[in-house]
Amino acid sequence: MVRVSDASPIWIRPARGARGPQPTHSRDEIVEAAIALADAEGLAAVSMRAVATALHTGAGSLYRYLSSRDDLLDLMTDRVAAGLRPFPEPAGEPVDSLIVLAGRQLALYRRHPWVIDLLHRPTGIGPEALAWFDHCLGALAPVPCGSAAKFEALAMMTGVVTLFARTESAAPPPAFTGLDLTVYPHLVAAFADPGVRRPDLFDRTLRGLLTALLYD
Amino acid sequence: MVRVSDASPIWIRPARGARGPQPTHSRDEIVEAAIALADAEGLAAVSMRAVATALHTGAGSLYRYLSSRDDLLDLMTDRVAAGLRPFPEPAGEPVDSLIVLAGRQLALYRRHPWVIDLLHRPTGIGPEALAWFDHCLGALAPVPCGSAAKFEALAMMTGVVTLFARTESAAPPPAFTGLDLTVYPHLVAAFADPGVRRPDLFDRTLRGLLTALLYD
DNA sequence: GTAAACTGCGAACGACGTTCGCGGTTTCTC
DNA sequence: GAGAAACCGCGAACGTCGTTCGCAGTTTAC
Repeated sequence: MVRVSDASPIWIRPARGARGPQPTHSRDEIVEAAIALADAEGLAAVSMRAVATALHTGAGSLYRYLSSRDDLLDLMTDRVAAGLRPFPEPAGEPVDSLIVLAGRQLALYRRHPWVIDLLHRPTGIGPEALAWFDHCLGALAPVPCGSAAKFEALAMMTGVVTLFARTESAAPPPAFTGLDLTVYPHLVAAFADPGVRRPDLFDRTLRGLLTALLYD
Repeated sequence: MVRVSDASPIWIRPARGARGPQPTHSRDEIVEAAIALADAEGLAAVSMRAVATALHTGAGSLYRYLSSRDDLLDLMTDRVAAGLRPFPEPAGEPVDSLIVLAGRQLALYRRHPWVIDLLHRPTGIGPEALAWFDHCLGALAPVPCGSAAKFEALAMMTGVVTLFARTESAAPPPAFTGLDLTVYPHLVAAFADPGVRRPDLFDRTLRGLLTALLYD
């Protein structure tokens, strides 16, 4: 019995061998079904059995195409990253270009909120994610700082984007009923004077961050 | 059969009723064992059965003290947040104070890396986390902006700290063996010229971020 | 003294990821 | 063309997980 083994990353592993009957399904079909499930009911609903049921087959059959559920999650992440295309062309100042790119990333996370929970895994940097990263590096070409600083800036940028996306998609925390709030004087004072919320938080945050990391 | 129900958050739920024999264990004891397990073997090792075994009992017995595993994770998070005490007293510029506070938070995440994976949950803002947040708000008292901006700045600060902590604790990604790297021209060019890495990345990132959010 | 509310315990349930062996199908090699 | 090798779908099964439940025993309230 030969199944899809995990000797090498899923990206460069052949989908099937040369002999045997033509497969009923395909990796793309499985990944598409899994993404539809995640979009509709969240990441927890993406179980091997659920994906298999959506494809009218059994859970064990999926292991003809994938070596593990982690592989499936990796493929989902990269497939969704393909939705970043077409890449916006850099125009104007590099920081402005990056803010546009970050906005596109944020829009993607809004469309597929479950991706946020897959980004912090060490695995799963696929070809599409690499292409996006490469494009962002291209937008940073005019900046005269070293490559290490650019890597750090892009990593921080992606992190901030996920922070914004998470804040948006997260449910509001439950009320503090039952807690003795007098122990938190600054907190109650702040709630008494909410102040006005600046609208362009995303832009200002990224501009401050990127300027500090690239030009200081 | 009356167990610990989930009608209200775990923080204000009484640990036990008035009648019945004296319990063998306690919430604190369970949380402590769970934290020790997470420190030693990671969050995945914190199963109800494993915690129960460490306490020489059965998994089902834990539900006399907790209503779910999520409750246990909430308690672990807040218990670890108590390690932020004693709070550093604000001194000098508010931004400088915040950077000191952020550094303390980073040190905590270094001691308990698994906490990072628990922070993005909507539940689990316990009294210790609230006290820390209140103290940070106090350090921001001299800043003349509105409370909403301060909330946003603190949320971003915590987010950036988790980004740094995650980057440190994450294993390096597997090599890109087998991928056609010529498709990523900027990436290979950047790897050819790594440049020099600035040492004070944490400070500069936070300073740029906080200044943009609080004073612009 | 009796009833109510609690205790620990262990078996059990359903869901999960994954493995395995089976019979059948396709392709390669001679 | 014959046979071996590799692959296919399928369904049962394994071990682990969080959680529920009933039972027997213990403590408290009235």
